[in-house]
Amino acid sequence: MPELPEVETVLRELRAALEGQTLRRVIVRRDSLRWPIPKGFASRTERRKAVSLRRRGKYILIRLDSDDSILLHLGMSGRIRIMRAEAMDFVRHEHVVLETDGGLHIGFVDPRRFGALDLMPTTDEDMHPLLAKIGLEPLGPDFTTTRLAALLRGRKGPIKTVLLDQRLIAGLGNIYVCEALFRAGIHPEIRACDVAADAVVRLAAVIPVILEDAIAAGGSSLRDYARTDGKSGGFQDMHQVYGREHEACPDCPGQPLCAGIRRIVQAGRSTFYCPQRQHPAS
DNA sequence: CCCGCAGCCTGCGGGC
DNA sequence: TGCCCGCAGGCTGCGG
Repeated sequence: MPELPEVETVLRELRAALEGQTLRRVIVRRDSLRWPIPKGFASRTERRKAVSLRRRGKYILIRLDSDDSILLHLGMSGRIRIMRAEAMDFVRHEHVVLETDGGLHIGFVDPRRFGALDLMPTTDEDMHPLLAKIGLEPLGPDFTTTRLAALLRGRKGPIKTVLLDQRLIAGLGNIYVCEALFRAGIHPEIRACDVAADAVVRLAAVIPVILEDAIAAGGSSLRDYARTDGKSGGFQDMHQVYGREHEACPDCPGQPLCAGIRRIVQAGRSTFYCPQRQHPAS
């Protein structure tokens, strides 16, 4: 899905459109995504004002001036589409639409329907079952080498799959884990507990930098993800290994020993890496 | 507790 | 051209 940088990009655009606005109309066109959308979603949100918006991992929270907050997750293929409301056109798979007093149409489009939309009391946002167990924010002040090292300690699973575990770190997905391991020079199949101390230092440094760079580029558009105006993000052009099987590694150009970028499957997902730069012994 | 895997959905591109 | 297969950025729930 949209990973942290894509969700953050959507959050910022959504905030510009929605913060301080009253929802003059809410249309639920399909009442079930990954889970059912709560009964009365429209009536509980209509005529409410969106007070503030924030992100937690890959989730977006919209706080209303009632005691409710909207929880939004884009799943694999979800996107937000913002336009002037006058046109009143819907696209395929546009399941929910929020219309603001300012005259904007904010649609949630999700072909695969792995996304989620829920409503909960604002006072216990972080107790929501989907949020309660998620881990460290990689762009937060607590994301340090020490904390990362503590998370990896004792974990026997491959570093690739451990970094994807949202209960440990919130927001990384397949693309950014591959890219971070490449930049840190860590082999994806090394057990998390075996990653050398200096490699953990590099990893802790590189993760926030990649995420910030990706946010600055508006995220990575591969197939479904788009910004709220329908335009693509720009970070896919900066991917060094993701989706680049058989290409030369950008880090070892012309080196005869570099066999190019490899694709392997770990826990059912593709991993891309350079066997030369990401050597198990480093 | 930890791990791996199937399943949830639709759409797309490649191979035949 | 059409069909079938594999693949896709996530997450949960099950089994071992």
